[in-house]
Amino acid sequence: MVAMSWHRGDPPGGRRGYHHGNLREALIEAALKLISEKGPSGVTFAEAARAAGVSAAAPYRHFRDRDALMADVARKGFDRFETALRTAWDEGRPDLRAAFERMGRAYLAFARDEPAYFSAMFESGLDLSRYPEVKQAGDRAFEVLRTACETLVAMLPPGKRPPALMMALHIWSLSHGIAALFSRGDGARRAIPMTPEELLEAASLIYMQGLGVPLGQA
Amino acid sequence: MVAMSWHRGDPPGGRRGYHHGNLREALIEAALKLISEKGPSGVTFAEAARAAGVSAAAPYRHFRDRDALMADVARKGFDRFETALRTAWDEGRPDLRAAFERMGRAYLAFARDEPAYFSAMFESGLDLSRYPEVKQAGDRAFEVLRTACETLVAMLPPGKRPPALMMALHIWSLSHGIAALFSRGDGARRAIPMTPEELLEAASLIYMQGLGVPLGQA
DNA sequence: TGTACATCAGTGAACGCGCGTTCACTGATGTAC
DNA sequence: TGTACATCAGTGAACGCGCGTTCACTGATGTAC
Repeated sequence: MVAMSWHRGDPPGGRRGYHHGNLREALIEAALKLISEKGPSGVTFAEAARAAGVSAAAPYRHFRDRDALMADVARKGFDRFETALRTAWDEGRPDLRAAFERMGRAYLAFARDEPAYFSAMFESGLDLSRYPEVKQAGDRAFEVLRTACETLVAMLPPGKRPPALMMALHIWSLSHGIAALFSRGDGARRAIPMTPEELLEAASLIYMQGLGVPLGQA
Repeated sequence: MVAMSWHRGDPPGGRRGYHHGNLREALIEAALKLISEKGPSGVTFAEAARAAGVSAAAPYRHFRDRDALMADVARKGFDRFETALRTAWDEGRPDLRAAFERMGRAYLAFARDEPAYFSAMFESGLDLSRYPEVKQAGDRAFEVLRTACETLVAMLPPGKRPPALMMALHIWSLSHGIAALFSRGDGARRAIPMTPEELLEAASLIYMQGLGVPLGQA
């Protein structure tokens, strides 16, 4: 959790002055909180400003409009998502099987632990073509998965190599489907008689088996 | 497409009278159109009423509030979805492989051709626990997939039978992930160098292969 | 060290707007007799 | 066949509310000299 700046009447070590000091970050935090409470459509400029303890006009110094704020939240979410995936992958150490499993768990953990970011990234209805920096941040996160698949494919005998891009898209779709349907931390989650992690791990093993990937020895 | 009732100044064969005659359906149609244009959060009671050519107070005769309208749209969407899946499955005729492939295509086709319903069903942020009839309609659609998996599993030798529920959840997640990321008919779709149908079919074949399901002869 | 000044973040008042919601009402329809 | 009546769907006016947005402003900060 990012440290929030102080507010009016909430002065840990000094009163809130005329300038907020960190309003941009505070607005993003406020947006995340509002997404958690009311969904992406519950985010308004006015309420974000109120939550940050500033006047309704203040946000205009930092964001063009509400969508620009949401886009920044989504971009930041993708950055964190990329970091989470990259850390989990850890360049395939100690072996690819363990690394892939960690990455899958990281995907689900993100959807569960950061439902607000997840929602902003995938369900806020942002037009990606209008916010290329969001799309690029998403692409960078996907690149982690793609690189992992390329590493795995390169270890297979030349005649048995599936296309790494396809493989990455399959794993992404599967992870995303499970995350969206069963792992999100809000009221739209559906109940199943197993954990999302178990569901994803079983599917991954079956999928790898189908590809002829010898994960046990990779 | 459901036939809409006539509007003010739009009288094919008779003037719009004091009573609308089919306002409930017209409001649902209006909601779908608004979802297509502005996303689920763009649906307001007032604008739906305007689109249907009635006063702002009229919708209250048919729906408790905006969420009740959205819930009815989602419920109707799940009903149509169930029908589409059931028709595609066709009780496994002429063979399971063809039936499964048709069902997968039907899933993607629904997301592509009915993005408004899809959005209402999966992305409107409805609290399923508050609208049990929506959840039940969704469960009925899932049952089609589950029954299909049970049929398939029953044809395997007793020692090689995976749990049908797990299998159904895997296929659902995969289909849903592909549909949500790549097949939806709006601005949030991501571009890939193949069709969603090809992506899903390849993944399904690999998955079935991994399960040891002899789909070629099923 | 002090002063003048430029810059900039946030203020607060104002405005128009559309939404949600209520209300007594009224026009249309169906039915009992 | 007609009439009286009950029912109900839709009206239109009204209200409060919160949001988006603009504006001249003002307090704080940093810097040139």
